[in-house]
Amino acid sequence: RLRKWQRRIRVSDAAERNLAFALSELDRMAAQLSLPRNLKEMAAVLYRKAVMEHLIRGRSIEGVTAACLYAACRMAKIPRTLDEIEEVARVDKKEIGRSYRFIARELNLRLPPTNPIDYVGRFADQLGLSERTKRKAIEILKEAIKKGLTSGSGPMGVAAAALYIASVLEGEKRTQREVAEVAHVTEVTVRNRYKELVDKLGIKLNI
Amino acid sequence: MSKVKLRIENIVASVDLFTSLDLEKVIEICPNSKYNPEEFPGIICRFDEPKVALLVFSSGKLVVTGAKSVEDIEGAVSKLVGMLSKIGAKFQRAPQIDIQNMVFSGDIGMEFNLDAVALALPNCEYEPEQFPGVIYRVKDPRAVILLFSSGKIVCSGAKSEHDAWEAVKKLLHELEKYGLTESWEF
DNA sequence: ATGTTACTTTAGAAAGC
DNA sequence: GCTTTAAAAAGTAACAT
Repeated sequence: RLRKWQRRIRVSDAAERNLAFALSELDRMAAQLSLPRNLKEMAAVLYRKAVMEHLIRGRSIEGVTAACLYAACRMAKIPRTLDEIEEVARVDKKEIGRSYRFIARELNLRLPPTNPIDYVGRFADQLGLSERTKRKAIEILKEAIKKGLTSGSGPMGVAAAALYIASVLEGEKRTQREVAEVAHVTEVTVRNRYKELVDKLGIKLNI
Repeated sequence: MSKVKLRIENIVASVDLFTSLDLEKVIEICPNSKYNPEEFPGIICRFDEPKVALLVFSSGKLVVTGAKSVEDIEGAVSKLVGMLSKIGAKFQRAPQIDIQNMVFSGDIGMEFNLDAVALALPNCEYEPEQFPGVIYRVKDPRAVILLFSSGKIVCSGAKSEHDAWEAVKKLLHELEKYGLTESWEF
């Protein structure tokens, strides 16, 4: 009847408005983070799946939207840290993390933890390091991961430490402070991780 | 072969004294207590012996935390009841004490590559960017175990030491099932 | 460059917003 | 959902020496 029609219209209206809002949020955040378009579309696909699976109930669109962007970055191997997502999101890190775990579980996204290697390219570019140094850092990281070192450590700190070591070994040294800054970790963390890598991998540095 | 150990770290219990309390009066007899109804509806009180923290509500219900044994909780409740009696509170029946949560720290005695653990173990969470341990949830008995690369663990949510052990054994059996360990001795 | 303190995670209850 | 309590694990952080 008429009432039913009006209700349907109202519901689809609200649903459309919410979807439009979510997509504009993804656009805004992706633009602020200078993320490629395919990445943004990947996040939009995730969001639509979340809507179809009724995962938005009791959760904010802002939170799910930020979580989808975070997940898409990890899937595309161009990870952003939760802090970076938080800077452009309208909800805090805690909420983004909760939404992320929820959609990851419900949509069966079995994303392995961020690989430190995925941060090498971006951090090295910001530090103006050569391809040779990037390769060296990746070589160090592969060895460390293979030996099961660094488990429990944050991937950004590990990536920063490997880049620091590689920059010294390849003769284009960056200071711990410079590396720490681009990796969004403290100098203390870079120092702790690099010392651990150096002695567990038996690397000799002449600083 | 390693020995798995568990140590009690904290016990949380809810208690019902079956008597309404006038918190304004209770405040005056509790030495180190804090009461700001604006931020929290209960009185926060600390005892040195036994060393626990109590949350006292006007309904006569309590929350006792920080205890290392059930005896500590019973002792703290008796102590509070004694203090309340001097202030004129009447008790018709014995307090009802329910253990709600027990937290244990422990050691499996072996190191783990958490990336391998997270890959093989179903239903576990591992986000080193946020927290250094693997979070493993056991359905029955209901408990959550945090597993670190050092082999140290934290088990919370269990209502008894027996349940905590059962939960830990389930995690160990899973680790064994997926070839992540060798053998143990309890 | 260290050292201290503090926050992240887990569970659970209480009464009220 | 939040607020308050306690306690451990290991990593990271903030601020002090």
